[in-house]
Amino acid sequence: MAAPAEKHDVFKAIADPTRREVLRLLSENERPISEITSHFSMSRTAVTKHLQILAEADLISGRKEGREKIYQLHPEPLNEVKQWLSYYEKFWSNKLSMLKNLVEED
Amino acid sequence: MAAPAEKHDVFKAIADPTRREVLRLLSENERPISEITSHFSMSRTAVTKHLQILAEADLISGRKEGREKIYQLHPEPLNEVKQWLSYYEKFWSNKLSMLKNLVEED
DNA sequence: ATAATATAACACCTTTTGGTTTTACGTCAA
DNA sequence: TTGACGTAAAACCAAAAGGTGTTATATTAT
Repeated sequence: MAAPAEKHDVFKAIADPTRREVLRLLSENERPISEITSHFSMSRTAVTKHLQILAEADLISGRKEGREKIYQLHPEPLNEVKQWLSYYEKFWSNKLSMLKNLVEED
Repeated sequence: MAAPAEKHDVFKAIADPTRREVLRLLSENERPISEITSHFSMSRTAVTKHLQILAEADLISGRKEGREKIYQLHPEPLNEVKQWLSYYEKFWSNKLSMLKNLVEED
């Protein structure tokens, strides 16, 4: 039970450059919406929508502190992308993946 | 010069589940459009559009062979995603990234 | 109490996405 | 050469994405 409601998957969430930049900002520090908005040339309303999409993918969460809402990063869902990617590593030449294949095969 | 025309970035390309499934199919074998289409419950035209988006991100390419167009995987652009992800690995606990941090810090 | 601040909630608009159907064009086989 | 096959191209459509501005609500400072 308790369906996780994950309306937006992480792949869609990171598809947008603005949202990737938000993640980078929050990787430095948790920040209130107004401060996040100040880094972009779009309205606070637009930024809020991006924040909601990121939150629905569980990549960030916000807590209310006084009149501010402070968002922080939760990078764990990126693990899904990492795992998806790992499948393809064996298809492009790369020192690390070649090493891995050497170990895994045989 | 010779601007690479990369109209669709790889993040957008992999955001769609259908396109990720196409990549998986092509990782097994190069395939003509009709065969790719047979794996989905949508029109060939729709699949072709997904193929174009993947091709614009340089993730696949198609060659014409007789009356068929055969697509094959080129996973190299996924490296951009891998590199982007690697920045965030230090933020979630993971045995490998913990080891890496141990080596890098101090 | 009042005014400024920070966010939330709406209503609205435009562009892109993801899909359809229809028509046309090469290619191959009979 | 006639027809079937595989694709390409175009017109069209609904819904989602990405943005705007306005209004409302809660909180803090004066």
